Amino acid sequence: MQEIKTNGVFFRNIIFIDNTIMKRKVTLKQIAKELDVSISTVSKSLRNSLEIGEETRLKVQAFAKFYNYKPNNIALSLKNRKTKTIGIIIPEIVHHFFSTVINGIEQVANENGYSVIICLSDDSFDKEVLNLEMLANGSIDGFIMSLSKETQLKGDFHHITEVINQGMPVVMFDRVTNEVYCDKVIIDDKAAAYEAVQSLIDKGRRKIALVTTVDYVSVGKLRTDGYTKALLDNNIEFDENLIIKIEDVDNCEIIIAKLLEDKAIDAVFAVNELFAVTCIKTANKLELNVPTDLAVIAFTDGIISKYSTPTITTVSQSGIKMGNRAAKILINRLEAQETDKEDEEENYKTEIIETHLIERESTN
Amino acid sequence: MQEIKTNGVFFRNIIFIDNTIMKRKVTLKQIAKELDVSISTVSKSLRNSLEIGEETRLKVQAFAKFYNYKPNNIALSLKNRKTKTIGIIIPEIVHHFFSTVINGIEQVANENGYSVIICLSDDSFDKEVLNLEMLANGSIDGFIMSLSKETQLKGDFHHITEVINQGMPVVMFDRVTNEVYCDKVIIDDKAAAYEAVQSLIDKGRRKIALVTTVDYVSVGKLRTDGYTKALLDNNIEFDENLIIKIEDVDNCEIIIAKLLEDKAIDAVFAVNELFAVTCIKTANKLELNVPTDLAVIAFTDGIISKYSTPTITTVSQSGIKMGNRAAKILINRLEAQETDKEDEEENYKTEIIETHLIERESTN
DNA sequence: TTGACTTACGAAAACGTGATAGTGTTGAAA
DNA sequence: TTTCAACACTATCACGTTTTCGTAAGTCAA
Repeated sequence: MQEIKTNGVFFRNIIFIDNTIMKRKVTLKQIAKELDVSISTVSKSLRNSLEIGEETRLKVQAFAKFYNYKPNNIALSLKNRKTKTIGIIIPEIVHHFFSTVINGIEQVANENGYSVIICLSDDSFDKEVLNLEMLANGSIDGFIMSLSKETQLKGDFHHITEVINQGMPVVMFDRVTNEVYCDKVIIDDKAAAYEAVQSLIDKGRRKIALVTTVDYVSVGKLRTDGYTKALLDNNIEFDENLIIKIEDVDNCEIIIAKLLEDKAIDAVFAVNELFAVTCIKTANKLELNVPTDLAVIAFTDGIISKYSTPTITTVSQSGIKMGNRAAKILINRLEAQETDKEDEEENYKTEIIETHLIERESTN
Repeated sequence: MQEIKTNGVFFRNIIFIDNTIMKRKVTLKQIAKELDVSISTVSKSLRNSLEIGEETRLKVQAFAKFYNYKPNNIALSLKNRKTKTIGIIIPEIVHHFFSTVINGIEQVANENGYSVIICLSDDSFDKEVLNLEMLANGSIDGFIMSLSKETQLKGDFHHITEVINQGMPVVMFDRVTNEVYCDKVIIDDKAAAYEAVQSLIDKGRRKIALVTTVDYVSVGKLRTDGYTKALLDNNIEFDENLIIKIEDVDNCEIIIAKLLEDKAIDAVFAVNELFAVTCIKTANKLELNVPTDLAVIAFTDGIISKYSTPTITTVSQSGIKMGNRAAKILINRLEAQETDKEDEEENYKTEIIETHLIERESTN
């Protein structure tokens, strides 16, 4: 402990270690004690209150600046009963689409003075519940989330309705459910799939396969619906055998090879990039040329499509925009809560983000 | 407002809206008031204290369970002066490597009851400082971070040393600096680059180009060193013109095309996947076969390498492991702080994560 | 001189929790 | 009858803020 003199004020409480000044976090109370004034005076001085005389005010401010005083967020959160933090729960983060959504959320959150706290469900129901409960106990002001596969399979959403009933706003995106009343941000999966398949048909393709996920993933189902409708609207016979549902990405190659060999198809609509790129690789092995012999369109525009050979035509699904919108909706609701008090007029909305086809080399 | 009876206790304060029970968050105080006991009694009952008689204890527990009481995290954080939250600051999230690191951190954090709060610096110095300051004010117990490009260029690390001096542990990973004393987790970039280049030489390649980033990114420099050393150790003349430094990923194609056309090289060592895949695409356009005419190795094993055509040989840089280690180191330090009190023996360590070469189609 | 008003500050409450230190009642040992 | 412990609670404080209310001293007009 030593004393150093600055601006005519004596500061104790500075610790020197290895010749570097080590300033411990300082609180209002410590400043008050050091300057021999009350805590209120310090607080008011720092907020430039007119109640405090100029001399005292400047003295306090100088001291606070020297010690680099910053109000403690936790104390503020407790007092204000809001944390200025948004909770995000997503199935996984090592996934281009979800990363972009986070990016989009973070942008808007930051602009509005919010932080984001991220939890991963690993597509597990239990982890989703756990994370939700953990964050719901005061850590955050509201949720932005996308359902885990297991939750969608189970159809159990009580954990979500519970936090909503406690008055915590929730915005769901992409993987949503009709069984929960809250704001949602999605793309029109069915229409987007329709458009993609229609574009294949327009290019003269007739035998179009669908490579999709298992049914319980909400978006998978909708995309299948769009595919089916496009075929029917164009009087193309719908062949159940041209739809293959893949559960495990890692060994889908065999199933896809079988499809390409047996069915003499001339186009593939894949519900994600990985399926699409696997189709292309498999086609190459079978000496089928993409796009000449086989046209390929993928859902979700990520880096794989952009850097694959050939590059892949995709349905853009702007994660950034989704994130932006979701964050905006949530923050609006949070600010509304503040002013309107009890007048929570709910009227939840479901916002649909535009998609469009990005034509690349895998279709001609 | 209505009353419902459960287990012989009357509960007021339940709001019915649309036939769904809406239970507002309940606090110890509210429970105490409702059951006409003191707050202490409620608190102790819920923690199964022997001080409280069985009848009261069970009554309180039943009530708390019905209302789904959970202690408020913020209040606990304030009281315990620790948040059980780790702050992560990274340059960007839409980047496979960083996503995997987050994943790794999250795993370990979760196992130990910690949450993670993520901020993105967007490779901007100012945003990095802002995020750091925001989180340092009590929101988190410690940092895990990777430096932004701008920070590395500027060489200004005062914001980091400042939080460290305030007693907050910081663990840096991947993009680190010698100028800050703290724990670090890195890979041996130089050795890994050396190994990669050596493997090219072993395969008979002699004219090996290096496609790298600008120098101020720490890892870029180290990888260049490894490249140079491998050449020298094998008595291969070092040609400055075979090193190209790319600042902007988006229009690197022209520069790379120039390299391939002019220099008659037979191998490329690229410091990231994007550069590597661009080399391959450019080579294809110039009717050079990969790997026959041109062998390609990339640093950082991500999805592009795995799904590119041909697939790309890479230096694995396990983000998961890095995240795991970083989190473990940080948590250990946090727990140590708790027990040892003032005996902070610092002795910071720099941990090096193993890398190895993943051989794929782009080399033969 | 007195009442009103200003100036410049301090005390205390509140946010929700948990720990420490009481407090009053009962029953039993001395 | 006194003393003392056990029991079953309650009061209070602390964490760090902000804010409301209170108040003493000084100024000014009537």
